[in-house]
Amino acid sequence: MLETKYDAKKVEDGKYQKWIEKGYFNSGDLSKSPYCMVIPPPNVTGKLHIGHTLDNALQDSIILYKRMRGYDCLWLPGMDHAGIATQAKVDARLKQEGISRYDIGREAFLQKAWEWKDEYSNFIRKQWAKTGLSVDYRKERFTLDEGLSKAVSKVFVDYYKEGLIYQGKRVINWDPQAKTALSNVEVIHKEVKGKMYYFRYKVVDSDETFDVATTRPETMYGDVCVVVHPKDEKLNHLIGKKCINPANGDILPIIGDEYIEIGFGTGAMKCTPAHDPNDYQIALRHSLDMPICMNEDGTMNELAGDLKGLDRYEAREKTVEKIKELGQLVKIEDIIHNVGFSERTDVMVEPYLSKQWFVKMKPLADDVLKAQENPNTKINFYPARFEKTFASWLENIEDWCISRQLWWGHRIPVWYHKETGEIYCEYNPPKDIENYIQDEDVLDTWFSSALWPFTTLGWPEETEDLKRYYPTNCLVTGYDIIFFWVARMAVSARHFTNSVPFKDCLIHGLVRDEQGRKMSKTLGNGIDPIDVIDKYGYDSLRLFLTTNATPGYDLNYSNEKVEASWNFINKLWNATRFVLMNIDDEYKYNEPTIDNEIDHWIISKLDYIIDQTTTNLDRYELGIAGNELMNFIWNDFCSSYIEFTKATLTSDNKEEKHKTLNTLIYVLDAIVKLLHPFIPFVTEELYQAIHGDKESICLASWPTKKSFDLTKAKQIDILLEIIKTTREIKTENNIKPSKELVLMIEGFNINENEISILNKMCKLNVVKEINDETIVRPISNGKIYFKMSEVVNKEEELQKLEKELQRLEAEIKRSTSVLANKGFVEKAPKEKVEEEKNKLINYQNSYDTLMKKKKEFI
RNA sequence: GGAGGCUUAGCUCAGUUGGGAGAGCAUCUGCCUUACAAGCAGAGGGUCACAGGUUCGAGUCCUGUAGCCUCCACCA
Repeated sequence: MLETKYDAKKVEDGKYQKWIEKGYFNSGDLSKSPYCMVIPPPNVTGKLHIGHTLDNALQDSIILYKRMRGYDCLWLPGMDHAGIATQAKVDARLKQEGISRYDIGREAFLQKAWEWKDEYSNFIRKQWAKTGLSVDYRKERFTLDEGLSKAVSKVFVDYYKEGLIYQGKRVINWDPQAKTALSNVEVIHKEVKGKMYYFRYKVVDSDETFDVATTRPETMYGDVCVVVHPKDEKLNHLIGKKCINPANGDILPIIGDEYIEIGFGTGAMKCTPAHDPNDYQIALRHSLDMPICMNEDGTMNELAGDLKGLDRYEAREKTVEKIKELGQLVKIEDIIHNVGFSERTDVMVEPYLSKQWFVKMKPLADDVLKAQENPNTKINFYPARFEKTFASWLENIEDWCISRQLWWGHRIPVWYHKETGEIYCEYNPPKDIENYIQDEDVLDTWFSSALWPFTTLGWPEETEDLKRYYPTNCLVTGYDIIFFWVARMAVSARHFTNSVPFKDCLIHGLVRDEQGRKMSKTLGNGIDPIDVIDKYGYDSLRLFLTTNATPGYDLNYSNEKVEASWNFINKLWNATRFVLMNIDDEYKYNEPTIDNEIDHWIISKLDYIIDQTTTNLDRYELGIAGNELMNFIWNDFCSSYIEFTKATLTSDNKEEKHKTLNTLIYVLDAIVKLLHPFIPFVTEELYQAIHGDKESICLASWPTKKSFDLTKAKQIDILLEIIKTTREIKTENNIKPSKELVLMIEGFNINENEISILNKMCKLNVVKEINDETIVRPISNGKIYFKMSEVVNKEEELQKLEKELQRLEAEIKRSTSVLANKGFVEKAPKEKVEEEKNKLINYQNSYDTLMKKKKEFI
């Protein structure tokens, strides 16, 4: 027998281990149709946050549902090596030991990184276990696996040979802390307070001066010229002359270039080709030098003269001071401007000229855009509006800087000949390797993630898994990584597998805190899923997440709502407990025969909810599905049906009682199965409690409809109307619920069982006739009468009658005018017109009934 | 500058193809009724931001306005 309260801890402990041992989540049943998802691989940098919990809960719900629908499901787990992030963590750990990675060298560092990976991947697996992920661990992959690494090399080499990867000197985004290049998407632009410095420049061999503004005076040591617009009438006479760089006294040419906007700022711009992408373009056009004035760590180099070695910010201050002393500081303005920060280290990104590897994205992106135009070759986003986001990024795509100056990652498969410098790019190292040096750099983490859906299935080998499960069916991820990941998967999948990587892509939002703020370390407002699980259990958290998240939108965490989810589970628990405690020794379950109105009623409601849940889950609308399901269970099943059954369950008629139990168990079984994708642990517990002889709900299949004739259920809706009306009357008139009222029914018949139900539900004594003054309440298809003296006094009742008559009059007027509208009668669907006609008849009947009563009173 | 989104009950938010607005929490009233007081029964509370339009009919579709949010790009 179940305990009186739902205890999540007792329910959840040990179940997952059993599921895994039994292999319920293993894929490979060839008799079924395949269904596949790959997990967005978490970084091996730390523990999972509540965003992962949401992402995983959605996926697990979908997979559990599909498994019950009879698919051979492969949910493939794995993790990401997370280049910069992990390397930073390992660096920090080494620092605690008082050493740096340079002290121990590349090989030893990688050894340490692998140790880190083993440690944290175990940690992540433990968290997965706590949240019951129904993944197939036999297929688990890691982005630095041998297989995936080979695939990465192949992709690089193939791209290179096709001319889609090239090496070039460019101004890229440089992270001075991680000391590596970044791609554009790894730069977060933030509005920050800053200063605009205006300096006075002297023209050589002239008394003339002009002003130049900059936000980054420290870059002046890398300036090569000053630029004005050729058509700028105020300044273009300076073109061809020279001026003096106030920071270091260098003589700089003044050139003309149309990049400058006339009238913007001072009209003259300093040009630092190695530290600004636009300046770089100007320098290219004018064949200018591109001197670099900073080191890799953001300190100044020898070009800065005596400022050499200073940090870029210190150098900025010092430079301004120096110019001020020269009397050439015009003014300093406080401004708010956008500055790029490294997504990983949060330090200000430095535009930096360096030699890097790039992927030529344009042709690749065009292939995807073309495929998106065809319904058969496109990725379907849920919600669909993300297709626009996705497409517009691909339309405006720039080349992807893929080389990273790190050690932890896939080493670039390029070797340089020691003497000739000739590039060797092949799947395998050159045979005479002693004559070559391998490129020091590794690839962007996202380069390997971009291949995840097919490399995890064995690509480039033509494996059975790849043939069977690819393209995958669905990918679930947050809108924040559409550019990082989704778009790049689409690109590489299109190019290398000529296919979508996944047919559907379900996008969710961020989990925010209760006030709707983004969770952040600095605010300390993060919700640790483990804390929530310890308090309420995973099922409650998961039910909250899956039924409160609307696709594509952010979700505010709410303790209250997690509690509400717990309450629901407790309700379900107790409903099951109620059913089970009514089972006696002689009872044995049989398929219900359903020969009465009450059973028809609940079965018809169940049929409807099976339909609704199924369609909504197919559309990834877990919230709608879950909420409808919960309402059905709480209201129809618990509040109505279970209460109805109490009449027969407490009677002495064993046969009737057992028949009722059959229906109860039948419905409960369906409910538990429908809920299984939402709350896997407790449904397993209840399923076994209900059946006793069944191995696991993991082997159960999705409920199907009975599809009975539903007209018989109508009677119960009327019964519910009577119950509700009676309760209203009692509450309104301060009559104790336990006091029995006398009721007369006119217009339809009810049977003995229903009479006893009415008595049970709201203490009613149904009689044939009342020989006393009565009040009347119209209900569908009839009227009910209460003995007035027991209920209310005449004056009050008259007032109520008056009010109700007014309301009905208004309704009749409205309904009549709708039906008099030719347009409505002719154009609206027949059912709607019919519905409106019925309404009018009901209103009219009620009106007549009440009017008659009123006359009696007066 | 470009794109997208939001505005619905006191609060947080749902509302699939257009056919008379819902949930959770909060509030008020009454209940230990043989599952559940973390519960039960009832009640109150919304010109669905505003203004137009399409339609027989608009929270839902279109246009505009206001406020807020997000993403992308970015000029020294």
